Amino acid sequence: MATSRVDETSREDVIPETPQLTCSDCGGTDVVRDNEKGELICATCGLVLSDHRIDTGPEWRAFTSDERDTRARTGAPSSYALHDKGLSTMIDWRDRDSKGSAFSAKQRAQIYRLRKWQIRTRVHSSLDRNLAQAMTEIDRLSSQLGLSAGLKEHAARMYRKLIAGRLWRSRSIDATAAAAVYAACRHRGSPRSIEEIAEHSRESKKKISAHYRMLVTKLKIRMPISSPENYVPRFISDLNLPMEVQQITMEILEQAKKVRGLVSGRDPRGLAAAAIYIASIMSDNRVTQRDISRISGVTEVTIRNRYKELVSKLELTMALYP
DNA sequence: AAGACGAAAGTGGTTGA
DNA sequence: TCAACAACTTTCGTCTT
Repeated sequence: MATSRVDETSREDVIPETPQLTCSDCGGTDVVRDNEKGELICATCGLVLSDHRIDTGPEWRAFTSDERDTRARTGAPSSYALHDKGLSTMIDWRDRDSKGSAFSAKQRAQIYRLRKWQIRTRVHSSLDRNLAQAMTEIDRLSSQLGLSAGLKEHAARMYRKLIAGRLWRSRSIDATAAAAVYAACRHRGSPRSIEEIAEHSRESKKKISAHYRMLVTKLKIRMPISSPENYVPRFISDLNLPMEVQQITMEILEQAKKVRGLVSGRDPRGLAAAAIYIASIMSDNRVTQRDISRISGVTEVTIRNRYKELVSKLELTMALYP
């Protein structure tokens, strides 16, 4: 058998290099990736270049070539997002042995029994059937929402924890999967609202939020309260506003947090939207309330109410920013 | 004519008796 | 379980740019 010698340098190709990217807005070449949120961000002006990135790299890191050699392996990575973590064995359906010759009748019968039991134990236990369906759903939601592999794994792990503890009988799999995705996003501070998730789910917003509340209590997770700041970069980018606006928006929100009753109990998206509206006027990059409303998913009326509140309570002057 | 404004009525979720 | 309640939405007429 002829073997071709593998050139040492070709190993470098195992880990693909990120192609050089330039910012479409300011032309800067310093583009950083936020794998957690699946976003590509220009370090110069802060423009989000792409928020639906797929992380194509391996899930481990290697710093030296030795390390890379020892960590290299074949097969797909083990993943919580597959119902069997991608680790179970398959018995081939062909009645042939490893050399390709046919089985005897006795062997065939034996293999048939093995196959039958393998299938029964692997996917056909009710728990695994449940997981298999849930993982497909989590996978589907994650890709439609453009979530990173890390977030998807996080959601998958939460789902497993629920099922493993038998804390979760006779509940909608789709709603629980959606709840796990929402919980993962919130836990990692990556901004997705329940509405956005419900849009891609078969279940209603109401059902998903009910399942989410159960999930949080059952798993005893402490959720960081979602803050308006988390939504700002995405909204700013969707509205094609410059970095300047984001800075002013953040300053406004910073101030707002100091005033009692201005932030708590309010829809964080409405607050983010209102602050962006004010900042857009102050920096002379005016956008309409309707546009912000469309991007943020809150109504113009709410944006108006929040922005009136912010202006009066913070004693902001709507004059152009110095 | 588009955008901003605000009143009024309706909706769904939370809270506390 | 039910009523009270706050936040938010929908709708619509009016004012401003």
